[in-house]
Amino acid sequence: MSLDLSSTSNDFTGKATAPVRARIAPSPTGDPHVGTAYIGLLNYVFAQQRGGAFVLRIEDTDRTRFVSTSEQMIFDSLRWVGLQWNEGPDVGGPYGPYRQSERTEIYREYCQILLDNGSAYRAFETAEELDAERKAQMAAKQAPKYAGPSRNYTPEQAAEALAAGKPYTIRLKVPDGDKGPGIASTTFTDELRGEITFDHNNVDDQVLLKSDGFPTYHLANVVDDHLMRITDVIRAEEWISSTPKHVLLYRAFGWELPRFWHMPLLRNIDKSKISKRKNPVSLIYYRQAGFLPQAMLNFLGLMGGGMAQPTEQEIVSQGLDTKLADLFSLADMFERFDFKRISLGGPVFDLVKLKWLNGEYLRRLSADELFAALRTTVLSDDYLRSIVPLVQTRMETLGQFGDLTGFFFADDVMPPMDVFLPKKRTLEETMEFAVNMLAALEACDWTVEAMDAALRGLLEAAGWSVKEAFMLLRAVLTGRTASPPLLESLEVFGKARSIDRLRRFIEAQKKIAALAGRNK
RNA sequence: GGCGUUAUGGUGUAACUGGUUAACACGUCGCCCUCUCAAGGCGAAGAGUCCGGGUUCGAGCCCCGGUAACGCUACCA
Repeated sequence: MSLDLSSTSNDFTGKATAPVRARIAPSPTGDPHVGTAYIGLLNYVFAQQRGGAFVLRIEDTDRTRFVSTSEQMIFDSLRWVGLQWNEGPDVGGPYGPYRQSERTEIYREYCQILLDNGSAYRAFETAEELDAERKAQMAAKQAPKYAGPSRNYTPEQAAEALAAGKPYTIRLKVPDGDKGPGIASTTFTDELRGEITFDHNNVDDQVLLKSDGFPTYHLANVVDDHLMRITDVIRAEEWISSTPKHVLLYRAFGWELPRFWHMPLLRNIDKSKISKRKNPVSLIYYRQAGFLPQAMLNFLGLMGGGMAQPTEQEIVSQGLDTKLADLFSLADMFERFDFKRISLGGPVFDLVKLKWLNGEYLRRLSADELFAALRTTVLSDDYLRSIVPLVQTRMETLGQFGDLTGFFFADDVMPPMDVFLPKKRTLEETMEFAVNMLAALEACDWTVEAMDAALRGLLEAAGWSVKEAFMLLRAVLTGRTASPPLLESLEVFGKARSIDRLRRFIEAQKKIAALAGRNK
């Protein structure tokens, strides 16, 4: 792949006049995340409002977390909520490839520039050495920070280590924090917060190129954003702390900075960053559980504000229904969403309001449309067809189909204690096992074989019988002691919803236990 | 621990460049409708704007100092 390196410093005509280009850059490490949809929506709206382009880039540089089925799920889920990208791996575009694993040559070449101009250096410390150093620093109550000898190697020393074939990473050489104004700190502008400054003493020498030859997020992201002419980086707040590293990189390359917009982080009910431990975060889940994409989109649009509410005057003078202020479409967002109005407190992703919204949209459907929606989701031919073989030998009349398969169509089942609690187990033991089961299944491929292996491994380690373990899981999934084959049912019901059901069971039991504790 | 960000009812948001009893939606509760449950209609409770100072005739909005929550602190993104 050939690069025109000569044009890198002044081909960027300036952000004031450059056409707006925004992007979403998910990593294919698992199920598509609501946070990705949220940031994606914001980028999409931003670009659309300014007549710009919206780019989808796949950041698959972490080979250890890579999940092969993830990328397609991301495409499908993002399209499902209604996002459309102008450029991306699946639709092409003038600045491709849009998959970072296909751009490794590019990163290596740009890394060489950094090496040549002294902005980066080769670091020969092993992962074990770094680990030990970090632990020592933590034990000594110091901020863990890279301080390996490689940073100060003479050219001869570096050449020697290189010649000896020692594996290395390439690190960013952050200017020394004590060397006076101008290089002691980095200041950048966050479009929503104003200027933010980081002292270089608090900015670590970030690894740019890993020893496996793949770039880290920081390098790949900056190089790609520049090469893809991204003008506005709209991303989650968690990236604020690493923005100085990115700014340093832009400067080292002599590139113009994009604008940075850091969006508030979606939160669990307890205000922590939204996570699958405490909330369904997979878009697959919401689709399978029967949320409408326009409701999801509307709900995400509500997070963090941005949509101007009608003023009291408008409500009175135009006789507006105030409830309608919360209901809006993508087109409405293009028209009225104002990025400067975004409120910076992390919004709680509240399922209750999402459900209300979804209900509003459901009620606005005609009976035919509702029927059609049902037939493409919870009552689709595919779904029904996959359920049928599980109950064929168990039916005497077709009318019994509903009795045998009800749990497949229920939003929630909650087994009473006499159903889920094994006779020889205490409640504590049982709940501990359930928690372990949840973890095992979360980490498991969703096939009968994989689940069987995971479950059997778990129950052996815990000293549970196959019968006890499967009966507990059956109770949680179906609410009963008799059911179609368990693992096959799990497979058909889907990972996202099965996991959610298990999680809800555990949460509910915790609440009950807490309540009982309080009444004692 | 260090650094950074944020802070309005239980939740999401309003409140023009400081100006009367802090508004809307969700949720909760009550009433009406009704064979039930929803939906729908009507109504109520719920914050004095994280805390403490300051400026001002007047502060949720400005200033100073705290506190708390969250994020980052990886050869993950």
